Amino acid sequence: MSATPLPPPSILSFTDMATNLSEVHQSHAHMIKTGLIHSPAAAARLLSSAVATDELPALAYADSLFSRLPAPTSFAWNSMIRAHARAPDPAPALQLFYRMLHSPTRPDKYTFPFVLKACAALPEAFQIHARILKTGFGSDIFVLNTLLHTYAINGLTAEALKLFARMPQKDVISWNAMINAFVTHGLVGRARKLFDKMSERNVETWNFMISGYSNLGLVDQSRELFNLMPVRDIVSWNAMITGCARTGRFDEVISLFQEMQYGNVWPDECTFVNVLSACARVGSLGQGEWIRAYVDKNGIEIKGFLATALVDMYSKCGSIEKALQVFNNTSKKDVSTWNAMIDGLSSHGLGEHALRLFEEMPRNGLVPNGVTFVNVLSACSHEGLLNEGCRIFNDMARVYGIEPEIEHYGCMVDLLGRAGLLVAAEELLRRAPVKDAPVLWRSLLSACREHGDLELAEIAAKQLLELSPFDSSCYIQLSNVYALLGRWEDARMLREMMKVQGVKKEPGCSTIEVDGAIHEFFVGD
DNA sequence: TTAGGGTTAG
Repeated sequence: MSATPLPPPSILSFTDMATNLSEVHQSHAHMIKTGLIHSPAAAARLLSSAVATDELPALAYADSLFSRLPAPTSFAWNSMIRAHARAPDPAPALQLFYRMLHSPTRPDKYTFPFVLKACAALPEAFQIHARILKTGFGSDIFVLNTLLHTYAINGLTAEALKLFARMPQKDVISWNAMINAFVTHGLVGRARKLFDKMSERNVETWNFMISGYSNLGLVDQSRELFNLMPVRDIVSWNAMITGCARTGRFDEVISLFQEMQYGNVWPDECTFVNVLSACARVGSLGQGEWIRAYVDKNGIEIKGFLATALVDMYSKCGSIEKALQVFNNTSKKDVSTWNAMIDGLSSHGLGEHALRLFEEMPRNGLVPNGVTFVNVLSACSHEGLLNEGCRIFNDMARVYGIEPEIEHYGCMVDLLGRAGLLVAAEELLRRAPVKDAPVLWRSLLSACREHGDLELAEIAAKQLLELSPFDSSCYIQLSNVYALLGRWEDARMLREMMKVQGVKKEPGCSTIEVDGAIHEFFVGD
């Protein structure tokens, strides 16, 4: 190689500042023209700018640049390993690492965290662990923390604990990784013991504990820590809000959301999605519209999860027109957004429209999934679209490669049952992948009653009672069948059995928004 | 150049 020309600072700083591949290409062209490309340092900077763009084509480009480096420095190797570790397919990162081991360049302390990130499976992580010890990085806190994290997320709590105990020095990140290891496997009590022992905690420490409790539905415990923590960030609020949303504490979701407005934490997409989902569940159109206004005012793009949550909120709060408006005005929609819209139309009695939307999916580059078919089949069932429903059900596996699951069979039993095709419904039920699913028998039973086939109704009701002996509705259903058959003695006996078993009827419950306040009411109120 | 947290639709 010729003597390296003195790099003009302007082009190198332009290279460093490149934010997209086309700017990197410009630098490359300039370097070729000036001969700068022959400087290994300049080429390495080009390479690192390319991978920093995080664009997939940039990765291929960086690969080709890298292959032409005569003697890559450890920095160049590290950049390539990191870039591949972050890509959808991280396997080449490991191959690069093993090539590096056979090259004249030694791995350094930066190499291992990148390599560990690329370990999809545990055997690989164990090999890297051995290599870390062999190459003398077994006491680097960055390397060990990454290793700890790798074990933690792969469920190797015992390995993680062993490593944690042996670490020559630990920082708050090490403790957090250990807490995370326990929490992700539901061992929140053990996590709490560590948490209580910590002399220094940061906001992530608290967040790990809060989401750990929330994920187990222990929202009171999350709330206790949430109230105690000195500083809350957006993740803390979201973990708390998500926990409440998942356990049905919707009014608490909304008050948390209002509370966070007073702090200096700005809601993000995750917050909106969870609050909108709570609005949908309680039918709080007012609060939902408030979020919509907030999103519009702040120029937040409506796409993906947010679009789906808005469509769902408007549908469930009764405003199908606004749901359609969001749907039609959103350019970036994914299959979930379509599913939410199809479901909304179907539950508003617009099954034909729902079906048309389903048929438009392929033309819009979307592949229906299992949920899509639940929604579409249930639309057919509500509208009594027998032929369409049967055709779509048969196409699921044949055309779309999706094996029908219990939910799909449920829709079909419903569809056939409503059409009075009780024998076909029972036949289908017996072909379902999950035997003895109460939902299916319940569907069949109500169809039998509707069409007066009391003989089959008795079979279904008895089956149901056998499957869920503690469900009050099963006793009532069977006793109703006996009443219809005039078998009063059998009906009375069933009510008696219910008493003996201690089965009680739960009152139905719903909520409604009146003047911005959420009210709960029960059947019979 | 290096490690860690939260989300939708049936």
